Amino acid sequence: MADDTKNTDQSVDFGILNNLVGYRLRRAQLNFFSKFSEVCSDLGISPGLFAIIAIVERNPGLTQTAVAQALGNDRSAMVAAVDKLEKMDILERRPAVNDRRSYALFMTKYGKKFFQTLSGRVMDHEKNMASRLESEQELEWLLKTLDILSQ
Amino acid sequence: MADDTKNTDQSVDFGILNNLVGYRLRRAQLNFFSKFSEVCSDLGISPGLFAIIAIVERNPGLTQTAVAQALGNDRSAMVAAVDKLEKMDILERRPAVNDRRSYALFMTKYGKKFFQTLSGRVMDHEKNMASRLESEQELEWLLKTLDILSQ
DNA sequence: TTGATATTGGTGTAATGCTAAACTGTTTAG
DNA sequence: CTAAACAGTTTAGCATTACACCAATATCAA
Repeated sequence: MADDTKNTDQSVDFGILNNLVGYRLRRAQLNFFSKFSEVCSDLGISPGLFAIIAIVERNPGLTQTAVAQALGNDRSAMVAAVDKLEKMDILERRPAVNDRRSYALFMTKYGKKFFQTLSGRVMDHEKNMASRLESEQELEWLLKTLDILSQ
Repeated sequence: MADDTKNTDQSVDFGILNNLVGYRLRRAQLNFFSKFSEVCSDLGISPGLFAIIAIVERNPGLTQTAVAQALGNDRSAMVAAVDKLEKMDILERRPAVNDRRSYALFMTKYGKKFFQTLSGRVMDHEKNMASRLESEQELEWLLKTLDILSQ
């Protein structure tokens, strides 16, 4: 086997791929990403930007670097992201009180309201996906398992 | 709340993010990706290239477009990938027997041996990650759940 | 047969995300 | 005071993705 001359393409054998957690993770994540875009693209928010907003909303006053470390991003990638969010009037940079090198990030008044709309949509999307699972326990188990695989 | 002046960054509150399947999927997938790179970077194989090889190995004779469709890639992305794999003497393009537009993809003799080495490393990596789970059943359940979330 | 249409491999391009290096200004340690 | 470390920024390179486009070929209806 593995030396035929033709394949009618009716059904493709994924072989080893089907049993790889890494491959299935990628497929699932791509699906979440595209669904997220459908839900939030008109708001101009990508998953990466949403994560930044969510962190700042819960942790006002963090520096750019602190947010980057929390999310596992590179510091330099924060610049364009925060620039964009500042132009959208969602976040604002304020000079850090005791360190003139750094900025502290805060939500604007509009940003706080915007986050309510945004997180509402994201939660709807999450609940929609989670409804495919069989129980609340299964969801908890999935979250825990994904966390274990993230380290 | 949400209006402090300073954050000591001792511990960041991830808020809603911690309960989002989408976010945890992304973290887990990034971790798998980086571990995969550690294991296979010296062979010059990325996860995307590995998927192509795995498909061709199990389905010799598929056209480029068929492989792209199976993996959910864009056709145009296949060109550079197959070019690279042909230069590495892993795959080869042969003219399709009944369609002069298309090429059929086959493993080379060296490619078959290369795939054994490659898939061995990938399986080691997979087993290492899967060992964090509590049972074989849990792995099966995870694969099934990720598949459900991919559609 | 002819002619319209679809498909395949391929090219070019733009947008994105991720990394790494280097630079300025600032803080900290010795 | 000096040297090292750090924050933000810019720039570059790289891979991935998406889209429009082309030439050659295939398909199908008239």
